[in-house]
Amino acid sequence: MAYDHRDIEKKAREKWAGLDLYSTDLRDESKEKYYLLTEFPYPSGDLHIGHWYAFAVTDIYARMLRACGKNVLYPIGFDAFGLPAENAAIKNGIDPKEWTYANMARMREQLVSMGASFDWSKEIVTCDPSYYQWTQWLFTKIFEHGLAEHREASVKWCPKDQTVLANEQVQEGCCERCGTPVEEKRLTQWFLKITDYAKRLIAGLETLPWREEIKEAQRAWIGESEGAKLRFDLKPDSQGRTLGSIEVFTTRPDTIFGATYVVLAPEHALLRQGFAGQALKNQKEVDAYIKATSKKTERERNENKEKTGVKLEGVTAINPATKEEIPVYIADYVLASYGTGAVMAVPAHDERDHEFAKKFGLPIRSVIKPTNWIVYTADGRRISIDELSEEERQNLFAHSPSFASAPILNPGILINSGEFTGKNSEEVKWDMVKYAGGEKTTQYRIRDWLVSRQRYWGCPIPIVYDREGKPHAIPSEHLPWLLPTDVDFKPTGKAPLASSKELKERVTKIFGEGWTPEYDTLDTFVDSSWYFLRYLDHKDAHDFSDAALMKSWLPINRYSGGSEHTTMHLLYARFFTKVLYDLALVPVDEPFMERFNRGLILGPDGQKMSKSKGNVINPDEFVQKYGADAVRIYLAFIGPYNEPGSYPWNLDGVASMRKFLERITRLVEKHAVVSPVHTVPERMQQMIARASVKVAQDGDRFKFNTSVSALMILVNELEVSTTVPKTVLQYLVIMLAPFVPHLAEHLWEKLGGEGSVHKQSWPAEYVVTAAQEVEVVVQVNGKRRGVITLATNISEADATTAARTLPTVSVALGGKEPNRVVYVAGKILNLVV
RNA sequence: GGGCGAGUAGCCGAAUUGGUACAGGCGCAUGGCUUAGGACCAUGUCUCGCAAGAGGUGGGGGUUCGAGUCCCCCCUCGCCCACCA
Repeated sequence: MAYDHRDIEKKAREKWAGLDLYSTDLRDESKEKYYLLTEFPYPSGDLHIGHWYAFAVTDIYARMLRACGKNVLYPIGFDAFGLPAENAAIKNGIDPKEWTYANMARMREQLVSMGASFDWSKEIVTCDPSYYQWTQWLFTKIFEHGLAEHREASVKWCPKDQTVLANEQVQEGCCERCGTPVEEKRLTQWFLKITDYAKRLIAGLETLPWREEIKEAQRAWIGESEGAKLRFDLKPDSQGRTLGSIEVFTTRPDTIFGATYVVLAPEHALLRQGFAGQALKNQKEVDAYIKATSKKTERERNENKEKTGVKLEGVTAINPATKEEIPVYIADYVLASYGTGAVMAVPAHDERDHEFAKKFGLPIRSVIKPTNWIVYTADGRRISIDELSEEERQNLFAHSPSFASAPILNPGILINSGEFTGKNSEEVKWDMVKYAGGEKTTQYRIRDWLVSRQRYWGCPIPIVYDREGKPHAIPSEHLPWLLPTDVDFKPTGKAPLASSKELKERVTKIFGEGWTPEYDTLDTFVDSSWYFLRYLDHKDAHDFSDAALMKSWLPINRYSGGSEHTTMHLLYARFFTKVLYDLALVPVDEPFMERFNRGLILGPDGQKMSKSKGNVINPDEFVQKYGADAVRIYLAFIGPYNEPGSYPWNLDGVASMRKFLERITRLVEKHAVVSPVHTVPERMQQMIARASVKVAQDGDRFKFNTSVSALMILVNELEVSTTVPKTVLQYLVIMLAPFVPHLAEHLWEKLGGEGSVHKQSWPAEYVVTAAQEVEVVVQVNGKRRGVITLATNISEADATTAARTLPTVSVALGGKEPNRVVYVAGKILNLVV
């Protein structure tokens, strides 16, 4: 064994513990600041390979930045509230707090053992009252500014976890945590009004140099649609009493003349209010449909796309454009939570409406004629549909099933549309809105952020209710509003805090008889929406952070994390920052300058790791056998870290890195003793200079795979040299240090280096000098015909003359004169004949 | 169904702006050193060809002196969203 990694890694960590290498002085103005953030972990217990990938590789960059002279803030903490602790409590009878703190203790040790250079002096823990006091304080500020609302709405409910979920936490109709199909419930809950910020959340993306796919995913999630609100009045009943009106949202107001019925979501408010206090003629049938819908899970509602619905007998709407009386339906294909919860149905120009109309035998009226449609006539000619006569067109529609059965979705020329007939639908769209008495609006797909959770292990919502049930923010002098401990955790569908006697007594004592507490806790995503602000001033008991430090350290330079947070945490954190910016609490309105989503480590079989597939890699095995350093550098080498790709774990990968490290150790041992310090030959200066630039540049791009490759090339080059000066070896070790911090420390000592290798500067003594001569590829007509070595400053004419002396070139030219020469200095010379 | 991204050797992957396609590694092969080695060292490793050379980045077309890179069509895979009016 060339080196004993257990001994080396242990000794290195002991050495660092005595040196306090990574406590960042936030007020040091002498160096350029760099705030490098990596998503803080949930204390689940053990570090799996994903944790290693997240923390070890980002750590490499933190170390590189320090070596390059930056004042680096690289903090860590724990996102410590959450369901697993509570589930463990229910299952094993352990206190969630104990469970969480025990896990954190274990994970701290593991994080240290991977050689991560976190600044532990600034650690935050979201379940600690000193932290959640400020989560609560910020919530009260948001509440006071009207951006937190307590209101009744249809919400997603997970029957297994017995709690509501945010829209973002529902995936394919199932609970993001446990996979149980979610249900819809009508509940009064707390919402943060993220929809008020939808426009700015989209606009803000423009200013960020993020990967386009991340921005696009956020834009799609926010889902901006421009359209109109139109009012369909209901026809008064036989006694002349008004029945009100139905407001719809549409992106296609140009099709208003084709609206032949109106559809309400089964949860629509009108159905609860009733129609002038009168029962519908088929009230029973309608009620049964509403009830059946409410029983369905979201998944059931989506899976069966066969259209269902019921006509509201006795209610008639009036199309505001045609003034026609049209029927009103309820159907579950219309969602209560989008737009106004009602649509005008235009079966001729919308697929869903078309399907529904066919099933219920409703009139389908075309109001748009497509333009520039290329069709094939019976005799095989290709012509535009515009060139057909009306008769031919009708004939085509009658005989072509696709024309007859499919709605026309594109805009075109209006037909059957009163005074708008013959006009271009896109051009007169907004005039038609005016004509129909509607107004232009923008609708967003994103829903307000539901933050109430009927669970125990979370931040208590800092709200109390007065005798009338009106919510009030808990004044700051009573914060932190402590999570009670006399609580029954068992999920019953009611918030566990409701079982706390202490909490009720606390409220009575402070606010008076008749006042009641809020029993729900906050979604843990609220805790993590501002944690990066707290690192700057993690102990402050008087403020959530430090204004001066926020000014000098924000925005965060680079944020590294997982792509699963693109439309959750990342969106929430941006929203929070914008709100706090508006409240003049933070100095920036975008928190993260750069964002990098790392990829996924797959099992050796190329499949996603899972216990059931038996392809789970346990990092500890590899750490024990080959050392933390070998695992670190393998993870750096496995693939580019700047794109969310997925990389299969190569079972020989860590071993091969270990071999590389052993070769380095032998190289250092061989030359450290025999070669005294002497001048570094030009050739080696160039080797070091090239590696230094390449490793650092690729590190900046989060392409550690090619950084490692550059180090391998350097080692390969040095291995074949008979003598290697100590200076060169020291530079090599300094460049290795971010990747293999323990071994580098050991080798640094072997080389007689002073202090710690992690205090050394990145090699910058040598610069890559421009070569005097360079190899240029010679092409004839774009085909490679040879290579010549030319002075870098040679003229095109001289280069051409030189190239033509090559036999292969003169053969290829065949005696002809080139009529064009393309010369890219230092790269290529192309003779075109 | 919609959106986004990606397809380069047996495998992971290199190739800043269009400029020598396959760097680095894994695996494999041959040889050396060894009692032995799953250790170490050396050499080789896209295809055809003795060679000169020719072909080659999912398939087909195009732009260009020159295309992995840009444009159009198609195929496959991955991720996200999914009755959003």
